[in-house]
Amino acid sequence: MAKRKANGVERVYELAKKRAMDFTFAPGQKIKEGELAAEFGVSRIPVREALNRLVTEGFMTFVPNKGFHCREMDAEEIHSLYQVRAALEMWAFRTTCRTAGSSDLEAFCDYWSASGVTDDFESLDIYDARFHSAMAGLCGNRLLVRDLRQIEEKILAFRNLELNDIVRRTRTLAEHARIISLLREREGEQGALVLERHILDSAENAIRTAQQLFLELA
Amino acid sequence: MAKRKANGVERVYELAKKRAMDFTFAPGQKIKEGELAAEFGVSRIPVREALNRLVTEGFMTFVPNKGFHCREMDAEEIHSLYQVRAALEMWAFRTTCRTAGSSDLEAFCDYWSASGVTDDFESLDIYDARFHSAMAGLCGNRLLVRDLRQIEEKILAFRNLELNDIVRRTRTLAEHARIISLLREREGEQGALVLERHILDSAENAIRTAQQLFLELA
DNA sequence: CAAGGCAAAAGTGTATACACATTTTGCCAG
DNA sequence: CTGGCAAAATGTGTATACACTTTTGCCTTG
Repeated sequence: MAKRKANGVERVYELAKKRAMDFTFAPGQKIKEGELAAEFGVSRIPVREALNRLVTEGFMTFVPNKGFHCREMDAEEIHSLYQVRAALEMWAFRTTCRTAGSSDLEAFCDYWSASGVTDDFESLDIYDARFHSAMAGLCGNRLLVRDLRQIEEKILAFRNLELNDIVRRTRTLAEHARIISLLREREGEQGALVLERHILDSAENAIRTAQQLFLELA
Repeated sequence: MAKRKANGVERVYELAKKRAMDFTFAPGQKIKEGELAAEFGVSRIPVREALNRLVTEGFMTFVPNKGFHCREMDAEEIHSLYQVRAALEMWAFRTTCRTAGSSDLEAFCDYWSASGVTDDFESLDIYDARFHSAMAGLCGNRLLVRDLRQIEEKILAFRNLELNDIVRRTRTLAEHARIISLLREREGEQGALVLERHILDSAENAIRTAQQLFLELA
């Protein structure tokens, strides 16, 4: 009996992506098409399609005749991701300071000055991610925001534990406050530098978190 | 008669990518799997795989049950691409100024000061692209360089005519010279600003070229 | 003539089948 | 035991087949 139509690719894609994001697939692990297909109750074709998408998004690698493997992730790569993130957010910040409309800018600053972490957000992670994403969005470049989100997905696994202690928490909030005030005054250059330090600091934490995570997996 | 094995996906991928890059596929054009399959002498499976890769690289769009379409490309999108490029190159430049080893930096500056356009390069386009790519590479972040190359591929079609007149040509070379000298003196901030203007100026040209190109296609 | 609708045509979605490639297994010689 | 080779097992590569969806175009009806 042939299974009737369902959008299998999308389903497989989401599930496999989740596993790649949180390293339910261990780094470097071989992914067997047949296994996933059986598990998700589809044939290998949609599985391959889903995995292919994940390859070009950077979650998988693929070698002809050898198949798919989950991404490896070492300190250098995490560093690189955070650096690209910094580059994009810094440019966005500077550009926003130069060109954003006052009402948009004020609305952003007011909202993020007022809102506390615990008020509307599940965790400090999500709070932080939304803050950065929203701020980058002010520059009006959708492609840039999309690229940032893709980076975000790749480093998400290392952020979960990144902001959990009270010291880092208050420091993060203080830095956000400083960034907001520089944004309000349209201090593009100085704000960008603060932002860079803020991001690259969190890269260090992410690398520590990653090493801990991979230790657990081994 | 079933065709024997060959790495069809790769072949289809390269060919289709070329067509998407230079808009042999018109913007927005529907891509029929069957047609391409017949044309390339393979079945639809490798075609779909290739097209899927092109989707996540931004050359195609895909809607379930409706299929693949070549990317649209308007002025805003070209602008966005150049802005992201500027963001990445500026960060790379600043970082290189701060952290690059003197020997690497000197070697780069010497080489690119000395080499003329016509000497070793086919065209000013390629010269320009290589210059920017090599300079970005000095920062040591491979992911960033890879992202830049992907952007480069997307805007390549609009660069071909971008640098063809003598005025723009000499101006481009003069700007490169200025950037090199700022790099040599490790003037990160100022160099980044010159670089930004240099890139965003060429964005304007690219947009004009694109409009002309799309007019021809219509 | 326009609008709606129905059937045929064209196109996508995926299961299955089988050819080719790689990896594993297990046997034998040293 | 151990290294190496050949055969079996496992896995990838893609053609084909068919179910399902969208599009097309003709015909009907207001």
